[in-house]
Amino acid sequence: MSAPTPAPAIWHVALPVPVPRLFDYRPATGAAIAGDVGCRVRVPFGPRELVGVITGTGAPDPQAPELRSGERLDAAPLFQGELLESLRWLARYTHAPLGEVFATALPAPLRQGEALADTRAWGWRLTEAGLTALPRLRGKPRRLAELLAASERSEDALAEQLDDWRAAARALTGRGLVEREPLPDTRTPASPSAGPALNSEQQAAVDALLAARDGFAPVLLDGITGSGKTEVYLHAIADCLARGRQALVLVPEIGLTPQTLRRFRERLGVPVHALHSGLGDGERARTWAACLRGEARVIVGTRSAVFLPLPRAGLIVIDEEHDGSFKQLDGIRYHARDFALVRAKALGIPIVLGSATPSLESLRNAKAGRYAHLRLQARAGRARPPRVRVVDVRKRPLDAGMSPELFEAIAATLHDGAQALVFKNRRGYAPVLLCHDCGWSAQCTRCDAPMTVHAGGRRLQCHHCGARRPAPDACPDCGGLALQAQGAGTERIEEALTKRFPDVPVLRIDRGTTQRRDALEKLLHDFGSAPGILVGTQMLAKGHDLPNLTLVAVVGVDEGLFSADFRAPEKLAQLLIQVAGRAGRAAQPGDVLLQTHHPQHALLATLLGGGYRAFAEAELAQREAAGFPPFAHLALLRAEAKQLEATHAFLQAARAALRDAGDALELHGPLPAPMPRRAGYQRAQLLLSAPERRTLHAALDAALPAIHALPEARRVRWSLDVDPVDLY
DNA sequence: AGCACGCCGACT
DNA sequence: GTCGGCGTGCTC
Repeated sequence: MSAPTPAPAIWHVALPVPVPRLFDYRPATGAAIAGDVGCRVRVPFGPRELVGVITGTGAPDPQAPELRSGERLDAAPLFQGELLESLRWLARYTHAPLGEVFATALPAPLRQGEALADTRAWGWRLTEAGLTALPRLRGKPRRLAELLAASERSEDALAEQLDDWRAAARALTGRGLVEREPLPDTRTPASPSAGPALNSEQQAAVDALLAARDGFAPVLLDGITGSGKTEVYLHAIADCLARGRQALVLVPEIGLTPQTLRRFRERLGVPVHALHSGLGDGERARTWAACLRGEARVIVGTRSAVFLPLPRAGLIVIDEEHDGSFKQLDGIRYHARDFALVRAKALGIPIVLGSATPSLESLRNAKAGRYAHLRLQARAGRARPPRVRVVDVRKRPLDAGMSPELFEAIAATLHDGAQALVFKNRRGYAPVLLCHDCGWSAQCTRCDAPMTVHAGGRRLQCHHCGARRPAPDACPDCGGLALQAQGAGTERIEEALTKRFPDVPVLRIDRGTTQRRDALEKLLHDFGSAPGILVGTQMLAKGHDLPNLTLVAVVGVDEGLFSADFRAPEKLAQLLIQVAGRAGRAAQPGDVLLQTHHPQHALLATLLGGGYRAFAEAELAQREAAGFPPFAHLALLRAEAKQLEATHAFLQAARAALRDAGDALELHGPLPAPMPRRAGYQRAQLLLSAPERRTLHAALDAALPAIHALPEARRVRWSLDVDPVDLY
């Protein structure tokens, strides 16, 4: 005979601590009820206070000591239904503590226990006393009072009509002359404006999306640069809005430009919420709250927007789905694209993955029939694709890594009144400072990496830990004066081009010149469309229409051809296609020059002969033969410590625990990380590989409690990365 | 992760 | 004689 189940009296709480366990508390007031699940609580935890999330209720464990009590912060759950279940899934999948997953999903103010932000529209009106006092007022307060005397006004309207109105309003509020009050909800229906007519491929894609809108439907929208993927998104989103549903659009970090937002706003005719790292905490929290209340109808955001609550979800779009910035590299190492797929499935809605160069994972899923595969192969309203030419630079005299052919092509482009882009995926002046007498090179003292020469040769900088110091005048080893900057970064290329083409502007675009989000747009705007030369890194590979750009030259293709990383060929191919897509958007077709010492390389031959599709086929075959993703599933256990022995002892012990947990698992390591020393820490890693995803997760589930408990674990900083993108 | 407790070197 | 270094242990 079992005793009757006691009424739930306690909360199970997930806390943002790296302990894979829940903690129990009793409510300070009232009873613990099932409806509390998903609400935040403020609880004492050792000597401090934390904000956690209630994940369940239960009876107190008779074995446990007296429980401490916590205070519930929310009247209604922040996490419920689909989002709550999806986050539980993410915690299991990443093998991370649930409390840390919840914390990652919340904007900072909510994480710290602040109340859910107010999202009502507010207005101001003049009081009786204000009307009486109006003639005696002067300056800004007078102007504000006059505006309000005419009619009550919304804060948005005031912001347009009077600078600094808040200061005046505060002063008048203190004297009881004006009052703030919520405005009635005046949500207007969407008033979309028509875009360009769709071509038949676009129309077919839109039709397919609309036909699938009533359930989970993953769609790979595989469309070449300039084929008009965004138009397809916009039509699908407009349909979603017309049905009263919310649409979420995820874009890569550098894809969220003011132009993109403007285009969405104008075309959809509703407010579009942006969510990106440049926003303040308050704004992020307001967007989160607006999503939770179903008020935000279209959200365009980067990676972290995948955590927004979507109670009325209708569609998710992942633009540039192959982009590496969707994977978070620290903390909870989630992949926003993959998590979005999980959410779309749970929500029962379509999800569009768009790219001109789809990831091999997504292509494989499309080929296996798991995703619908829609293709856009025509450049919307455009002429021909660019002409691509491989320039063999073997034995050619190079200036800052550039060949005579490249300079000739630039000269011809400028002569035609057009612009050229020189692309080099390495910033700074030169990658290495070398002593020609003794072979010494400048190394970072805290990392196993050479320091990059910056500021025209006057400064050294480590791109891995940020260390900076002046470049020496003489070799520290032999005292010789034969120090030479080896190789060429964007700075040095800019210098050489300025010297050769003194009559046109040369603009360098990289992380060094564009710290702020809007800096890129301003620089490009000022650059205009007159003849000139752009020099840049990755940042210039996409976005930002450059209508007068007709020549793209890629310098340093070779660095990507021979990398140890198994994803390097994929990344290089995507980069070349994306960069080439920048040329020839104007009336005249563009030219692309690829400089290489390996003109016969299979990757280049395949890519040029058959395009990205052919490359992807060949590369997938290689991955299958080598047992790499998507034909195997990986996880990487990383560890770092001041002493190398500590990292090895930990990884060795972890390896033993994993070996006991599953013999279908392949274990490689402990291996030194590709950069074995970084910022003074010795780094090593253990690679786990399994042919089936479930094998990998079963082994991790079995072994992780033991790994957490290892005495060696306390002497290192360690982390687990499921589906790592970079194997370091 | 924090934060406290706890045992060994250079300072008022 | 104390202030403080970071090893190690715990958090309902």
